[in-house]
Amino acid sequence: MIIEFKVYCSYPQSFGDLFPYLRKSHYLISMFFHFRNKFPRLNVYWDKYLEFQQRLDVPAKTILLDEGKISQNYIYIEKGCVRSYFNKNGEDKTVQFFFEEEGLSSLESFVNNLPSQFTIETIEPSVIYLLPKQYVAQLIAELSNEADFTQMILYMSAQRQTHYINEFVSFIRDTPEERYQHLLQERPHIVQRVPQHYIASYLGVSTVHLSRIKSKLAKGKTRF
Amino acid sequence: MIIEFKVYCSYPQSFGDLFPYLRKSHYLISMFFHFRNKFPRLNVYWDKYLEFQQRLDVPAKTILLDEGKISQNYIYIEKGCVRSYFNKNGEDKTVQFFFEEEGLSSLESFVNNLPSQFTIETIEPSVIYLLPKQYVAQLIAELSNEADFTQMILYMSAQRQTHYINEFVSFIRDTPEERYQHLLQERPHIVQRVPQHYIASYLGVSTVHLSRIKSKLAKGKTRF
DNA sequence: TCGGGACGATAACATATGTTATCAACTTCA
DNA sequence: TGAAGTTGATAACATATGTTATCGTCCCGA
Repeated sequence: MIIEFKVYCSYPQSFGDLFPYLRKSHYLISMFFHFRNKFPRLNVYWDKYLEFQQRLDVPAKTILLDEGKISQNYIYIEKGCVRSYFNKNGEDKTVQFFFEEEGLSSLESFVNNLPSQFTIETIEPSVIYLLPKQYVAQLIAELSNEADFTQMILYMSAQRQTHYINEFVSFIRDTPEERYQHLLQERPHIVQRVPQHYIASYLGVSTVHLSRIKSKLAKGKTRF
Repeated sequence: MIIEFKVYCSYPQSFGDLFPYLRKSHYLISMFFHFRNKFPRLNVYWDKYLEFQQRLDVPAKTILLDEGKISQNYIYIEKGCVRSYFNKNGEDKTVQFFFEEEGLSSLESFVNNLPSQFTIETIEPSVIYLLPKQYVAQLIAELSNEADFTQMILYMSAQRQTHYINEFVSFIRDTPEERYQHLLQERPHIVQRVPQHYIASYLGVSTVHLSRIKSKLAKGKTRF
C-alpha cells in the first residue's frame, strides 16, 4: 500500500501521470488543507512546508487563477475570502466561496495539468499562501506515512461529497427564496461578508430577483 | 494501514460505531458495487457472497426502501431500473436513476442506522439482489487486503464527487432546456427508459414544462 | 475632495415556468 | 373485453423570474 504512494515522491511535472487510478480524484490534494484544522496532526507538516510557500498580501478582486489557465499552486487563505466562478455568455457564475483557514485549487487543473474550468478571485483584501505543485507532491508522500492517512482521505472526501449532494438536491427541492433562507440559517457568514450579486449567481438567480426576495422577507418580518 | 481496516471485521449491528472517522462516508460501501465492473477483480468477492444475497423478481413501482426507514440491505440491480426520490409537499422529487449492474443504498441510512432521506423504488419490472448489512461489513474487511484497495476507493469517490459537482454546476449554469439537452446527449438511455414525469422532477421543472421543452425542440428540428 | 465605479433597491415590462384542467393514447388487470 | 389507472400533450391562466433602465449611496483612488 505505502509503495503506491511512494511513487509520488519523484516531484513530477505533471501529477496526472503519477496517479494512474487518480486522474479524476483531483480533489484529494485539496482536502488535506481544507480540513487541516480538523486533523491537528497535519499542522506539523504545514509548518514544515511554510518556507516553501509564497505569502501574498493582495487587494480585493485579485485573480489568483484564470479560467482556461493551468493551476500551478495550491492556495491557502490566511485572511480574507475568495470565490470561484466561471463565465457563461459574458456573465459571472459563482460556484463556491472560501474563507479563512481554507485551502483550494482548481483541482482538475492542478492535478492533471488541464486548463481550469474556474477563475479564482479574492473578494476582500486577503493574505494568501501559495504552495507550488512539487511541494504538494512531496507533502502527500510524507503524509502517506501517517497511520490515519486513508481514514483522513475518506473522511474528507465524504464531507465534500455530502456537501455537493446537498447543494444539488437543494436545487431540485427548494425555490430560490428557500435556498436563500437556508444560506441565512446555515452559513450566515457568507451572506454577511460576500457582496450580494455574487450570492445571487451562486443561488442561480438574477441580482434583481435576489433583491426582491430580500425585500419580501423583510416585509414578512416587520409584521406584528 | 491495513490494521486500520481489520477493525471492520467484527460484523457490527451499527456500522457507524466502527467507522470513527467515517461516520459521514456512507457512500464508501456503495462504490465497491457501483463500480465493480470497472474493477473485475472484485467479481471474485461478489460471487463468493452470492449465496448470502436474496434474489427478488419484482414488478414496477416496488418500493425497496421507504423514506424515513432504516436501510438494512445493499441493493444491486441485475435487470431493470430504479430511482431514488423524496417527497416535498406531497410531490415526488426524483434525485437519481440506477440501471443494470449498478448498486446502491440509501447510504447515510445504511451506514449510520439513520432514517433514509430517500425512497428507493423500481421503475421497470426488475431483478434485484439484496445483501444484508453484516455481509457488507465482512466483504469490506476482505477487500481491505486487496493491494489496490485505497486507490479503488479514491478512484470511485472521485468519480462520484465529479458527478455531483457537475450536477450542481449545471443548475447554476444551464436553463432547464439546456439540462434536458445535456441529458439527451450524455445519458440518452435515461430519456429512453424512464417515464417523462420522473425526468421532469429530476430536471427541476414541472411535467407540463418538460412537455413544452420537448415540443419546442421538436419544432426546431423539423425546420429545413 | 471630487468623481467615477461598485453596489443595491426599485419600477416596468418581457419571458419563463407553474397550476389546473381537459383530452387522447396506451397499458394493466379483473 | 371493459374499466380504471398511467402517461403525455396541450390550452388558459397565474405566478415567478429575467431584463433593462433609473436612482441613490457608499467607497476608494487620482
